[in-house]
Amino acid sequence: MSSLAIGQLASAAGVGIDTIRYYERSGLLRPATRSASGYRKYGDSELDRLNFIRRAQHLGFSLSEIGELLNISSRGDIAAMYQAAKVRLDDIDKRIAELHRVRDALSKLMSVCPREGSDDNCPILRALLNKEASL
Amino acid sequence: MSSLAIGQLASAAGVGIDTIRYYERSGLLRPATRSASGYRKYGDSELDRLNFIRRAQHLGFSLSEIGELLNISSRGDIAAMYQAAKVRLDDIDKRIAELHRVRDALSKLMSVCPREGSDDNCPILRALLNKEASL
DNA sequence: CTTGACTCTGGACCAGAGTCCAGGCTGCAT
DNA sequence: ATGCAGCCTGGACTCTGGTCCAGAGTCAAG
Repeated sequence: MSSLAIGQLASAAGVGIDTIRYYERSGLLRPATRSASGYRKYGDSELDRLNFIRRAQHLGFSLSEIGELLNISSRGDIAAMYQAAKVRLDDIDKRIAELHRVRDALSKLMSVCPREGSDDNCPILRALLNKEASL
Repeated sequence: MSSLAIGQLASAAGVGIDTIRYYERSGLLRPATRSASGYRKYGDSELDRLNFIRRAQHLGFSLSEIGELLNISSRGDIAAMYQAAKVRLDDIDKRIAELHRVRDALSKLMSVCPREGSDDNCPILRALLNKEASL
């Protein structure tokens, strides 16, 4: 049963010390047990929890969503887990669609840009200046 | 030659009054001319400028990039305009690719989730808990 | 002339996810 | 026993794009 100081936990999890304290403050990690002198002491379960948090962040969950996820996980509530994933997925799809919309608009403007000449010939500029532009 | 008060300009441009003052503070709009009593007075060029800003925002440019864009535009520098658009486009492409990566990972996990049963059967949970997970 | 809508200023505040700091203790090695 | 690395706390600060506020002055209609 390893006992880790905050700095050891931090480097094991690949996060900063301040990040761990921040997670504790914001309720993602339960208050650590303390040594006689007040130092935080951690075990492997906190490392697991930090890894959970890191992985969930990579999947695009916000910290408050991750708080929910951790509750769901501790209840073993698979239906709720699936539902949370679905909400996240739908949001990702929306963001992708929006980025595609923007990407296409920009790319269309660029494809007809002569890249030299007077500003009247630059469709990008025209689109930004012109009320009739199809943005 | 219409002369607009800040509230009129704001509603004409579809932004808030505070937004206009904020843009002035941050250098996107030049300090407005003032009436005898100190009220800001605007003409059509400021409306154009605000519209430019709004459209550029829709294309995903940040306000500081838009500041650059406005300079470029006033120089009529088409090559620079194209280059700025390209930088933006590349960034959008990166973000889309990253979102796709996340989307696919999440969607794959969901597709094999039984949506009921014990937590051992939930691939989403397993991926978050498991060191060997392919995230 | 009064009322209500508008505008002025400087500054505080919001979310999100941390990051950094000062001033003071602790723990370990030499 | 001394020095240095590590830890403690509370609070301030970062970035972006605004939003809101109080207290005071202004403008136009009735």
